[in-house]
Amino acid sequence: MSTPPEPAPARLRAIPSRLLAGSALVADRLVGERLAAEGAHKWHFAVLLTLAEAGPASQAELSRRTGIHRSDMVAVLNELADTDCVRRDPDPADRRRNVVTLTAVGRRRLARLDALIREAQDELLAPLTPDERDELTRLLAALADHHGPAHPGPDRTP
Amino acid sequence: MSTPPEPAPARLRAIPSRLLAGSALVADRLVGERLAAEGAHKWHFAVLLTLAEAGPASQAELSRRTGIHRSDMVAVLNELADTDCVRRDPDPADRRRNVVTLTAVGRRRLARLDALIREAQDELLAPLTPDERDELTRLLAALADHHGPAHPGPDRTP
DNA sequence: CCACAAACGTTTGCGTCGCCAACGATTCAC
DNA sequence: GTGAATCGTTGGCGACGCAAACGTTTGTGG
Repeated sequence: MSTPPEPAPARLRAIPSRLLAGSALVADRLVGERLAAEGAHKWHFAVLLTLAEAGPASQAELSRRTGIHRSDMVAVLNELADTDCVRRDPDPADRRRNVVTLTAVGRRRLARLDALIREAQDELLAPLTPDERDELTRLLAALADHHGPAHPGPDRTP
Repeated sequence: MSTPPEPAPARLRAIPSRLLAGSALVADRLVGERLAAEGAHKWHFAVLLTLAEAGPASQAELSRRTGIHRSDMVAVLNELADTDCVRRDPDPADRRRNVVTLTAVGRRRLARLDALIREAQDELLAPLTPDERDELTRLLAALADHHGPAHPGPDRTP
């Protein structure tokens, strides 16, 4: 027996940055597992939801709205386009851009992924009351707001 | 102008797992930058604090208490030992183990890193009132508690 | 009108992070 | 005493977020 597996020191367990990292890890796991069961990914959901809520957009716009990096967006859209969830047409008004449009298939897929995401959030927040869940969301949103988009624009300082 | 850079959709910004991921990223950045200025690392601080609070321990014990993986702990202790922050002696009572002990140098280093960590938490939580900070910490701790150690033991299911 | 700067999509590659698998050495349990 | 388990260590993997660069296309100032 020698030493009963002492838990982590109290100080360490009260450090917000550490709590955030740990919780984020758990959260991403819960979300990841569920979406993986549908062959999907965090990013797919974010893109689909953004398209559904804010309408068609260029890849760069999607990148800014979702916080997904330009270079990662390519693969995400490839997969979404390959499964007919999304159409990617050259923008006639600006031939640098692609206009990404949500399809009917994509809308159905979004519905399914949305259900999974809600499940995951529910399991994540299981130990909290509804009020506490709202409060946590509010506080986290305040942090995210204050510290600007975690993902600064691609060209913010020329 | 065409399109004023529309922000992220509301739904997306209200998803806890996403908020957690974003905040954790910001938090780790704030901590990382400060500690890097001292040539230190997240993990160094966690180990030093754990040693200071719970006394000498084997590497495996430190691993469990800090949540740092066994295999990563090696490098951390190498660096802490190379800078005389820590002594690593073979345990005479169990020659598999190393007994890791905090030195006076280590205690001084911990004091410095601790100050930096507090600064980082302060900047992270800047937009929150003291009460809100406590509440956030409490809620996150509840999550971390409920979902067990984010890092299950090395041999939990033989 | 024309050079020059900027934005776009894409590819390639990097650094960090958490983790697993395996190994030799040692200890524990039956 | 034999087999299981633990320890420290090495090497490597996959996910994530990001930077750099390139060719293409658009805009902007002289």
